[in-house]
Amino acid sequence: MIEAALAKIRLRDDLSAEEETAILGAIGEVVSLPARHTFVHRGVRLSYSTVLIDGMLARYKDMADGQRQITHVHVSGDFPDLHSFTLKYLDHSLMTLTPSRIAKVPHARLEEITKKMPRLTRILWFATNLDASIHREWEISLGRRTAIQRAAHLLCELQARLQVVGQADASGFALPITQAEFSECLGLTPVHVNRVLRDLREAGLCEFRGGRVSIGDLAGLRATAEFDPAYLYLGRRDEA
Amino acid sequence: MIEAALAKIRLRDDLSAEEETAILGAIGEVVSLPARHTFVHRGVRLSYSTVLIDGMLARYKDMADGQRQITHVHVSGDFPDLHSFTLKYLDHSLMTLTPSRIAKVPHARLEEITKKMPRLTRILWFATNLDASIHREWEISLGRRTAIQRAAHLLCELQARLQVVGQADASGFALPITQAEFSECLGLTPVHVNRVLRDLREAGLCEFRGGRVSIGDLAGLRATAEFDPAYLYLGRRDEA
DNA sequence: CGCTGCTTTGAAGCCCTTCAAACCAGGTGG
DNA sequence: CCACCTGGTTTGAAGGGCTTCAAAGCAGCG
Repeated sequence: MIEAALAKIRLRDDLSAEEETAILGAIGEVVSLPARHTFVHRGVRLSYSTVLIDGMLARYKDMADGQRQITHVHVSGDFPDLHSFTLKYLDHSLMTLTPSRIAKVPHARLEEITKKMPRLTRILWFATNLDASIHREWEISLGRRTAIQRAAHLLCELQARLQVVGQADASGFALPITQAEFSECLGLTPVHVNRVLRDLREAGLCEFRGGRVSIGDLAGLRATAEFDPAYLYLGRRDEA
Repeated sequence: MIEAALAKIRLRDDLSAEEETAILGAIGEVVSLPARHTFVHRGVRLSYSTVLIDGMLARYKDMADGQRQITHVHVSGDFPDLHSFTLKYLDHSLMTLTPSRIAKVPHARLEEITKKMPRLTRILWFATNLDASIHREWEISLGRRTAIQRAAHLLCELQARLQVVGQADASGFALPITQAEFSECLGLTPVHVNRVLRDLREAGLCEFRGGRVSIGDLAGLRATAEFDPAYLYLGRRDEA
């Protein structure tokens, strides 16, 4: 059920049988959610975190003027609000982009893990630090990259992260969100994102259509984005 | 010596004598660094983290075209690369903005803490999650706020964070960096930042001059920035 | 006293936004 | 089975915020 999460951990660290049991034992109720549903509201005290079993989520903040900025996109196997274990409440909200299933992980169980399993604790800590690394890369995009580079970079990131959980290959992946939602990740208007996607299409790099990204030239897409996957820490932790 | 770091922890959590001893025992060599010196290079494997005793640091990434984006500014008492404990190498570099003193904290000591002191481990984990929260708020600035709002927001953030360690009050704080460096935080050109600072000055909100920020109207500055300090998690962890 | 690095100002240009409307696909009901 | 509606996509035209390029101003220092 949470194979994706385990696969993601095993990519970087071995998991002992005991640690795997602890993770499985920490999993509580599973909930199915429709698309575009906010299920964690900023500022609300939380007593459990969640694992995303399948679907796609967004961390976002609303602005006073009604604008919205998505600060992170989550894919299967992510722990979208693991950080609420230490933060107690979140500075942002969490919504589904697509229909999703999430599993609840009570903070009490996480606390037990921190008391008994330091290695697993560090693996979980790593997961939140990886999120932070992705936040930093988005800062680079938002601060310095042009519109076309931002769009290309996010598509490269999603391709790389989805590939880890077997939901993407070099030819593309499912991305059943609207251009408006995509633009909320990039700090751009939907209108301009539409033009940029046309440019990427006409350059033969990739096509975002009908809820799917079809990549014509992954190397070219990565080159225009200046994409370097180092910030995703895809290598094993012990030899990094 | 690391009073600032302890003060920052105590703001949110109590520290037992044992925990304080563990922190002090983890501190190793202290190093003094000149301004504008990169002492952690991206991609290099690290065996220790650092605590910033005094001074100001920046996390940054260089772009292919020579541009630079600062993704985080650190003040006294911060653990600027605590996340290298789980990440092993960093996706970004770390430089001094001002002359600084840092203390090295070997990862081996941190590992001992994770084995023996789950509560202190969670406090350290929190520190890295707070950094991530600040990264998210910078994404909001870079993605959605206007130039004047970005500048005002960063000044508000620094005021609030420096106040915690006794280096700022409502009337201002020392900020001995150049406008060019400030602009590298904001994703703007130095020229435009200069104009924006003039606007803030002429509005009577604040003045950034001679390495010092003098705040004329903190409430007004916060209003123009739409600054909400919730993301800084300044309250106690047990009652949040 | 002139060098150096930072700040400030001006003018022109461009990337992206804003506003507006047409287009298109899928679903619903007559 | 087509008319209609709705939400998303696409295109056009005008405008604005920020960048770029250029140069002057200014303070600290050898």
